[in-house]
Amino acid sequence: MARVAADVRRAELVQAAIRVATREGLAATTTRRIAQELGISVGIVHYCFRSKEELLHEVIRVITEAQIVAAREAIVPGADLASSVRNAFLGFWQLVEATPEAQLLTYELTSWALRNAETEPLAREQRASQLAGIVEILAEVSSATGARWSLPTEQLARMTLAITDGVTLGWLVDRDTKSAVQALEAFADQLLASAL
Amino acid sequence: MARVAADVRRAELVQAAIRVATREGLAATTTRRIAQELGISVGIVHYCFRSKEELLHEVIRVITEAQIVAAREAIVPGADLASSVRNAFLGFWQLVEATPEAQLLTYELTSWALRNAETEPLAREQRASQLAGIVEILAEVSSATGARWSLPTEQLARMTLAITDGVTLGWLVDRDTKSAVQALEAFADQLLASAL
DNA sequence: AAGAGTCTTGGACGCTTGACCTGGAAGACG
DNA sequence: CGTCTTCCAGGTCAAGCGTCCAAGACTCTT
Repeated sequence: MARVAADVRRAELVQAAIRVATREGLAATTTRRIAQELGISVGIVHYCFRSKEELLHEVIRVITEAQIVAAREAIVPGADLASSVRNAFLGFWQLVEATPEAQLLTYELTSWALRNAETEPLAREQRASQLAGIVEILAEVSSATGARWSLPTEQLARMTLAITDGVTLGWLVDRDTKSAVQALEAFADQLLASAL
Repeated sequence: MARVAADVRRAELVQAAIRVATREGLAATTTRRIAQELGISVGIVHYCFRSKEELLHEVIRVITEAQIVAAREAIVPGADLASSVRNAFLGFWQLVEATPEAQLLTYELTSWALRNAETEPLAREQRASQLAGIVEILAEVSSATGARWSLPTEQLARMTLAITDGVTLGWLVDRDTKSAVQALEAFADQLLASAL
């Protein structure tokens, strides 16, 4: 196999782990399976990471960061309030529909992280940055359209995240796209009603 | 050990599995751990169930049924619309706060069920009965107070389930009770606004 | 009392898992 | 050119997993 610097290998292993976990589930994501995904030997996993757990920590960090970037890029300047909010929800929804297994993976990772005390902060951190991203979007929408929110953006962000998480989770189970979009639009309307 | 009829043992094993999975997570719920919980030998698990998977199927069914029963009992007759809706949300929230690990378990079970094709219908079925329970509650609230919903109850039920799931999931991570209740109340108000 | 049927035990099975280790190859550097 | 760090392959290890089985113990019927 090609000789690769350790920190590059680390990144490769993280991406391989994400691919495997997305495709086959977190439970099936073993060190051997990850190594096989890269066509390298299992030993490298423990050469680059102290443990499998450390690798999964890194997986959560990388996914969280990717989500923040995606959220920032979703902000489209120069539209009125209603369009901005609707576009934000629709843009989010396109991501969900395009990568359902990836969404499921984030729930699996969250569940896993919540189950032992030392990884719990990672889940907390991920949620915090999700909320921060939404707050930022809400602020940009507000400043771009000149409108103001009647509730604190932190609270609106929590509500928005609850909605997107809840709708996504439900859709992952019943795959009823029409109803999911309908629900998102209804929530978007209610969100708009809380703008002054 | 006490000699117990096979169908009684089945029920005991299901309850033991639920206790272990609630307390220690689905990944830690092994056949040995379940048997240990009852103080019996491992062989009994496969005397009563064809496989561990069949046991987990039963676990999902039992939990789903318990949730429906709990939802029906949450309906308190003889109150006005606003109180009914608020009480429903608050009643739900008390359950979440009292049994956080149990809520986490349902997410773990859903993730697990979604990951292979043959158990997927179980997740679907669970969601369907959750929705049916909420539809029923909405209908009873409506008939008890004489008010009507401006949207189809199926759609309102989906939105309600999305909200409760999303808020719960978020609270499991950050444990910010005040914000969670605040969000639920805001959603309850919006729900009330869609009543005629 | 004897037998049949039902439940239980404890261990064994084959397999997978995360972790680790040793020996050697590839490249950097003097 | 030789040395020395960095990276890789393959195998080994103990632990734990789901599953299965033979044999015993209990209970009920006859």
